[in-house]
Amino acid sequence: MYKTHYCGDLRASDAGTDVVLAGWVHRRRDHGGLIFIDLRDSRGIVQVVVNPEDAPEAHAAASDARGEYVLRIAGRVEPRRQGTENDRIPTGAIEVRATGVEILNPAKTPPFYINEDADIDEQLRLKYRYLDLRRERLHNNIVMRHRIVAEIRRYLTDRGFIEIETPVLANPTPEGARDYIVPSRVHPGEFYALPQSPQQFKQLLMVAGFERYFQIARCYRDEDLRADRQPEFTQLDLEMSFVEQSDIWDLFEELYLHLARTVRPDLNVPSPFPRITYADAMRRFGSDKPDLRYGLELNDFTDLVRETEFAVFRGAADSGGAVEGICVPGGAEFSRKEIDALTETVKQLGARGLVSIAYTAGMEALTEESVRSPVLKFIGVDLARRLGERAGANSGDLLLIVAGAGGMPAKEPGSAGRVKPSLDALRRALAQKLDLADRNTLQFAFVVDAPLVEWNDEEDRWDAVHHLFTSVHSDDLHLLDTDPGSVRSNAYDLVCNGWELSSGSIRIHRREEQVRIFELLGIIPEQQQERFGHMLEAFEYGAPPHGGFAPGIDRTVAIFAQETDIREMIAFPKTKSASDLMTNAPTPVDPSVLDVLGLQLKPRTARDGQ
RNA sequence: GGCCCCGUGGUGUAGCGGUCUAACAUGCCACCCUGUCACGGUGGAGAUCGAGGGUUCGAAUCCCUUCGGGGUCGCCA
Repeated sequence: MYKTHYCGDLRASDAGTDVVLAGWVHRRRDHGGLIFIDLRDSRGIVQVVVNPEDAPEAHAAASDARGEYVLRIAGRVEPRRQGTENDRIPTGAIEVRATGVEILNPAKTPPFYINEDADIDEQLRLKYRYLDLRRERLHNNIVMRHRIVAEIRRYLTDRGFIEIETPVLANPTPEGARDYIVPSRVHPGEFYALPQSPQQFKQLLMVAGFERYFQIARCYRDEDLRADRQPEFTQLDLEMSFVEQSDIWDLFEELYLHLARTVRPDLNVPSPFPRITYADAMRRFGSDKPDLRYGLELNDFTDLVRETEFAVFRGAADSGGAVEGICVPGGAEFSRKEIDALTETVKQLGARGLVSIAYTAGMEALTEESVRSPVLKFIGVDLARRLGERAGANSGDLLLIVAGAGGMPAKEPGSAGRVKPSLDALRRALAQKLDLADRNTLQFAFVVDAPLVEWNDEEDRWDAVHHLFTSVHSDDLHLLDTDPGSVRSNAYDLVCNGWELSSGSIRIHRREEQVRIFELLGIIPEQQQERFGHMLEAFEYGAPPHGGFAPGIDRTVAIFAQETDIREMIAFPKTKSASDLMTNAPTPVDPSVLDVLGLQLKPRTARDGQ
């Protein structure tokens, strides 16, 4: 072994011990005579003192050392002199008096600082990811990730879950995200797809009788990326037989509370986790993953504005659209510029504009002089008062209202379908502006009773909201034929602080129910057989009732590490354009490789023309 | 695919039409320094401003294109 101890492990109790350490030069302080070296290894940092009088050769080597040089140092652990202790580091009570210093490997000056937490260009960080990972912040993140995954495995194993691997070379998913495709050499012209999730396999494991399965599974989706999305990501995939929704919620609430206690006991994690319906989440917050750390709830004003002469409001109400808004406590003081910025926020989400009404008196005493609004002359004091009353406004508050017209595609700018997303964005912008979200709180919640299907305008059909194996809420079975859009499913999410952490559902386990859903989704019998024949058949061999959940590991650890970007939790992440700046993946392959696979590339221009 | 932001010594920034023969901090190099811990002191090297084109007497600064990175909407069963 190169070393007898880890730098970061040494304590006052080790005083008097002879040690051999190996690590990197974190910092060097050369006093001409004495040289101090902060030596870093995977466990932490310790100060080494090299005195030319008691180790001239060691001193010479220490003189040559520079930042990030790899050193082996022999010496004795000694208590620091009175007054030179450093209580900012765990090893600060002691230091290592060097008797020998050996340079194991020199190092070029790194392209960025390893020893401080500065903001570095992402591009550079990704190119030299192995150096970025040396920095304390990422190092700690990766360690925390391990601790969480280890706890998950232990927790589930203790409860009788079995970890089972499923194939990475699988079949394409006909719906949902774009697949990553892998050509088959043995079957020219045929392809595997990398799994978007192990969905079908885990259900088949339930049919196989394991009852409690989990897996830390890599998943692949070829879609555009975000701060919380990578082309390959990890999920805790879990499935249980003979359970109801609340069994799964209870299991995961306990798991997440356990994780919080284990890795972040300092954070405030309110429990029990609220269970709110999808409909309530949308109505109150305009989002299916609301941040529940603050209020700023939405108010529906549509019924109040039918009589107004203000065309924007009335037009929206009359056309079956929506007029909704948020009351901002103390917001009456916002400047024109501030409101303009908020207007820009909602416009980017498809709102036509933002109507503001500032109140400088209570609703009971409201006059023309105590309402400030660009539209006051259209709506009048009376409507301003009724809107304020509905929203619970007080003197000094500001009402911000978005109107959207009905009768047009939901994703069209200015449509009623844009009102909720606009107000969701507005709500989050306001919370940030007013600093309403307590950084040290993790407010988890289950969002339940999600819709079964949603209408796809482009394809002119119903699409599954969760996935096509999701079972129907028993109260809504009668609506399946008449009003599919309002059918609830047994699907649920776990959300936290505005993040969607997990999705799951109770699955269909009977063939006839599955076929009925396939029919609703416009999958004809021939396709059912071709794509899902194995599932339908499996359901005929005694499939148990079952359901599951699949939290994103990257997002989960990001939440606990208080990072806003999952790239900070992944050792080797990809850029927004799904490339790896360190290894340069993806790359073209040699024509002979394509040849073996029976593939031929189209010229670039031909592909662009499609 | 749309919209938005960014790209200046190794790193982080400033400069936003002539005063830029590009500034500051830090890092780097050399010398001095025996108790520092973001050690200190003195001196020095180091970028033609992502790339290409254009406007102009003159461009890091304005315009266009392009590449790369990021944010966001669409998309993500």
